[in-house]
Amino acid sequence: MYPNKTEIMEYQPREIERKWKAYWEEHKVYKVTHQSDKPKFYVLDMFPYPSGAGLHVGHPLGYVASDIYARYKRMSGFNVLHPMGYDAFGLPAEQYAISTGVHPAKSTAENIQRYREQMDNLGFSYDWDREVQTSDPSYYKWTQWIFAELFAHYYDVDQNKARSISDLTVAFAQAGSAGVNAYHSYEGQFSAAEWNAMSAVQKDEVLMNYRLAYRKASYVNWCEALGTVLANDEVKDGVSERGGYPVERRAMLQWSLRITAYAERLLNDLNDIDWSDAMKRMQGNWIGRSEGAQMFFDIANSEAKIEIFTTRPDTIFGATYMVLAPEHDLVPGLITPEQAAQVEEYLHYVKSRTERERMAEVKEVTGCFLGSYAINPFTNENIPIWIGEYVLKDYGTGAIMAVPSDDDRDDAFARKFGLKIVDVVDKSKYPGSTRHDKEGIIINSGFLNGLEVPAAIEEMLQRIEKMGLGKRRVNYKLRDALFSRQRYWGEPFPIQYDQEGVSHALDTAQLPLELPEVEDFKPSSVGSPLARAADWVNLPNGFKRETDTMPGSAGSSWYFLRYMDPHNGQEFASQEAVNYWREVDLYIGGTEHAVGHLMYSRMWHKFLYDKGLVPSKEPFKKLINQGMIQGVVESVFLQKEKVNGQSRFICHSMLAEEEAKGLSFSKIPVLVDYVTDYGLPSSHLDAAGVQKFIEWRPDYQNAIFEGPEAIFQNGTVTAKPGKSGVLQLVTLSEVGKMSKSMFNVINPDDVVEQYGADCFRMYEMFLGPIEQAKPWDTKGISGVYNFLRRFWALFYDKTLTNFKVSDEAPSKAEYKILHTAIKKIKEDIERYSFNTCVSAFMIAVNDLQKANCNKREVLDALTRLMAPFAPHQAEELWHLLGHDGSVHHADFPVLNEAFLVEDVIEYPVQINGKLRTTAPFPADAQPQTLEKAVMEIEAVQKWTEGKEIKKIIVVPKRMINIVVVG
RNA sequence: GCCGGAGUGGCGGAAUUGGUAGACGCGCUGGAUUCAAAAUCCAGUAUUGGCAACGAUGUGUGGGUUCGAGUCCCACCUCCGGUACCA
Repeated sequence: MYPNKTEIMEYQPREIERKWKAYWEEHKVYKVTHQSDKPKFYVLDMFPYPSGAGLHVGHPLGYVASDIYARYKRMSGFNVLHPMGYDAFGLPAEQYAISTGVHPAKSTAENIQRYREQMDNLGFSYDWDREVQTSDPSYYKWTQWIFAELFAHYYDVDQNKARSISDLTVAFAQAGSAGVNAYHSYEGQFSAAEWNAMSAVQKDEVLMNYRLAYRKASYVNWCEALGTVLANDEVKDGVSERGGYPVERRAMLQWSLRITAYAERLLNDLNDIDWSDAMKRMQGNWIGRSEGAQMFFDIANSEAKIEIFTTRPDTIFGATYMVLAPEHDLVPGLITPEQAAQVEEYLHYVKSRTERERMAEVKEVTGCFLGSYAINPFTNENIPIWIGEYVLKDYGTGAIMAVPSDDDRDDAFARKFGLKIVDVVDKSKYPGSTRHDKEGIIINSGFLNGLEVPAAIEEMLQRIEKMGLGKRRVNYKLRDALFSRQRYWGEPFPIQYDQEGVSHALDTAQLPLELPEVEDFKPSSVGSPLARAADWVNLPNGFKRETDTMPGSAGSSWYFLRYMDPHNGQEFASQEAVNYWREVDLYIGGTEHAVGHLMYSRMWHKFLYDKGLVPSKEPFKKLINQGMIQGVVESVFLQKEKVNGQSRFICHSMLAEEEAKGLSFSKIPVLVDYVTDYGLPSSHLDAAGVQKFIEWRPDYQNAIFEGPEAIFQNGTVTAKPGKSGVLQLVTLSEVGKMSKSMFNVINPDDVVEQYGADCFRMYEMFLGPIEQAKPWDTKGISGVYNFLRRFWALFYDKTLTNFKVSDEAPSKAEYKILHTAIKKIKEDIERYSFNTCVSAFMIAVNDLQKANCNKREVLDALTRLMAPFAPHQAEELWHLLGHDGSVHHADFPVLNEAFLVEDVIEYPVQINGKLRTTAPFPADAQPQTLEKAVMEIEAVQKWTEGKEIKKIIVVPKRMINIVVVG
C-alpha cells in the first residue's frame, strides 16, 4: 500500500521558496555595511532599464551568475556588496508619454515595481536597502554635481590630470594661452593682455574650448515633419521610423564631454584590468590611437589653410587631391561660382545620409569638386579640393590629403572621378603586402626615393617640423561624447545663462535642479520640451536655464559608486565608504555595452580619481560579458493586397507556391503564446490560436486564414475540397532579439510558477557558458527539475515519508564523490563556468544515489555547496539537518585532496596518434617502465607487427603514443 | 564597410595548458514496474560497415604546422553584438 499522498515529502519548491524568502527579508540576511573586519568583495550587475515589457528570461542570466558568485564569496569569508537598481531615465518612457499622456515618472515607477517583483521571485541576495534609481532627484543631484565639476575643470597635459578652471584663468591672466599646457580645442593663441581685455562673453567662449564639459555645435538627426531630433535607432533608411518622414543632419549648439582628454589613460590603463582580450581590443580600437603628422596645406588664392592629419606623411608626393568633410567650416569659402549649383545639390544629398550609411557605403563612392585648389607643399602642384561623404567632420580634422595609390578609398574615389594617381610606394619586394601595411620602397618622391617606408615616415616628419608645415601628433579615433538631448525624461543640466549668454553652473546647495512639470512631452518649436516650462526656464534675475537634458549614459556612468553609500545627502558617497569598497571586483553585463557605457564610466571614474575622491584608477576590475538570450520570432504571412476587401493570411508552407503566382506577402510577428509547438519547425497556429490572434489584433477579425487543408474566417473552419479540414498555419520561426516589438518575451515568472526559482536559476546556468548567446528554450528544464528532486530524495527514505540521514562515517568512495564535486564546483565557480558546475552536481547526486548514501557529513557539505545555486532548497535542507541560522552564512566546504588520490590510471594507448586501446598502469609508474610495459599489450603488438618503432611518447598520467613507420 | 565574438550528435552543450571528441542534460529506442497510464528505475543512443570482435569517417569549408589539432597558423563561408542619440 502506498502512503497517503499528503504524507509524502516530495520536493515542493513553491512552499519552500515562499517560506525562505520571507525569512531572509525578516532577518535581513543580505544586509551589508562597510564596518567589517572581513575583506571586501563587490559584485555588480549592469542595472536594467525598466521597460514596459517587464523583465524577460534573458535579464536574469547575468543576475543569477553574479548572485551565485556573490553567495560563494560570502560563504568564503568575504564581506560582499551586491546591490541592484534601475537605469530609469530613457527614451521609451518618453515615447510612451507622448503617445499616451502618462507621465514618464508614473510609467517608470510602475515598471520598476514590476521588475522588483520579478527579481524578488528569483531569490537574489541583493541588499535592497541600497537600491538606486537614476531618475530620483536625490540620485541625480549627484549626477548634476559631477557634471558641474566637469564643467569647472580642464585637463592639464603636464600633470596628466584634471584641474580647476580657476587655475587656468589665473595662468591666462599671467601668461596668456602659452601659460599652460592644457588639452583644448581653441584655435590660435592669446597673450595675458589679450585675455585680460576680453569681455565675459569672450572669456566664456574661450573657456568652452578647455572645459571637460563644454558646449559646441554638433550634428543631430533633425526631422522637420516631427519637429524633433531623432535617435539613430529611430531612423531607418534615411527616414523616420515612425511616419517615414525625411531626416537631415543639422548642427545645433550642444553639450559635450571632453573624453578625448583621457584617451591615453583610457588606453593604457586597460593593461591593469582583468577584462577579456576581446573587450580590451574593442575598447582599444574604439579609442583608435595613431601616430602621424598634423600639417597644413595652403590654398591657392586664399589666406586660409587646410589642416589635415596623416599617419603616412611618406606618401605626400602622391597626394593628388584633398577631400574635406561636407560640413567642414572652410567649405563655403572654397566653392567657386561654376561649381556652386553642383555643390549645393551634393550637400543636400549628404544631409539626408546618416553617419552610419556614410561609413558603411563603400561600393558607391560619392563626392563633389569645390572648384578651388590647394597646394601640395612638396610637389608644389595645385591639387583639387573635393568634398566627399566618406570624410567625417568629427574624425580627426575633418579633412584628408588623398593618396589614391596608397589608400583603398582614395583610390576608388580617384578612379570614379578621374583624378590623377601617382605611385609612391613600390611593394614589389613585399609580395602579399596590402595598402594597410607600412612596407615598401618610396618612389616618385624626390628626396625620399629609395627609402623604406618606416624610414621615409621619420624623414618626412623631421622635414615637416623643420619647414614649419606641421608637427608630429597623436590622433585618436575616439570623439568627444555628445551629451545633450532635446528630451524631457533626463537629468536637467545644472547650467544657467546670464543676460549676455555666459554659462554658469549651479552650486551644490542649489542641487538637485528638478525636472519641471510640463503638460506636454512633445518636442517644442525650440527643440527641447523643457523650453515650454517658461516659469522654470526664465529666472527672476533674468537668467535662463539650459533646456536640454542629459543622455541615458549620464546616470549610469557613476551608479556603482552610489551603491557604496546610497542615502548620503552631503556627498555622492562618503570617503569612508568609498575607501572601503574601492572598486567593483566583478562586473557582469552584456557585450552591447562594450564601448559606450564602459568607456564613459571609466572616464567619470578617472575624473573623480583626479579630484582625489575615489582611490582606484579603474572602476571595474574584472568584467564578464554575458551572452544575450535570444527569442524565437514566430510570423505568419499577410497578403499585401486584400482579397474581396478582406485581409488574407497564409501558412508558411504555402508561401513559395503563392509567391510563384505573383502575389506578395509581408511577415507579421505573432504573440508566441498563441503558437503551438513554439520554437520548433512544426510551430503553427491552430483554430484556437487563430481565434486568440484575432482577439489580440481586432483589425484582422474578419480576415481569411488559409492553411493547406482548411480555411478559417469569422470563427468558422471550412475544409478545402477533398482535404481533412484540419486548420494548421505553420509559422516561420527565426532566432532574434527577445523584445516586446517581436512579441516573443518570455516572463521568468511563468517558468518559476511551474518549476520554482531554484530550478529556473540552475537551468539558466545549465543552458551553456555565460558568455555565449543562445536562444531560449525550455526543452531541457525537466532534467534540472529531476535533479533537484533526486537531490532532495537523498535526505529521505525510499517512500519519501521520513527525513532520514545517517550519522555513520562516510566510506572512502563516498568521500571521493563529495570531494570530486567540491573541487570541480569551486574551480568552476572561480572561472565563471556555471554550466559545468550544474553537471558536476548531477554527477555527484547520481553517484550518491547509486551508492545509497545518506551520510550526514556528505549531505551537510553538499547542501552548503548547493546553497549559491539553489538558495531556497539548500536553506530548507539546512534547517531539516538541524542547523539554526541561514545556510548562506555557513562556510563553503573545504576541499581535501587526499580523498582524490588515484592508485591506478587507465592510460589511452595510441599508435601514430590514433587511439587503439587503453591499459591500466600504476599512477606512479615511470615513463621507461611504461614504454616497456605498453609493448606487452596484445593490441599494441597487433598494430606494430612488422613495423619500425620510431619512438614512444609518454605523457605521465595522460597518455602513451607509439610512433611507427612502414 | 569597420571592430569584436561564435560555429562540435536529432537538440543545449563538455573537453581548463596541443594529449581518450561527444561529460552532463533533453529527446529517442528497448526493457522493468502497472489492469492501464503518469511517475520512477535499468540498458542503449555521433555517422557508417559488420551477428560480433573490430574497422573506417567525424568538431562550418579549404589548406598548413605537429608523434598527436575541436584547441595553434593561413584563407574563406554563415550567424550574432557594436558602430558614437535604444538601453
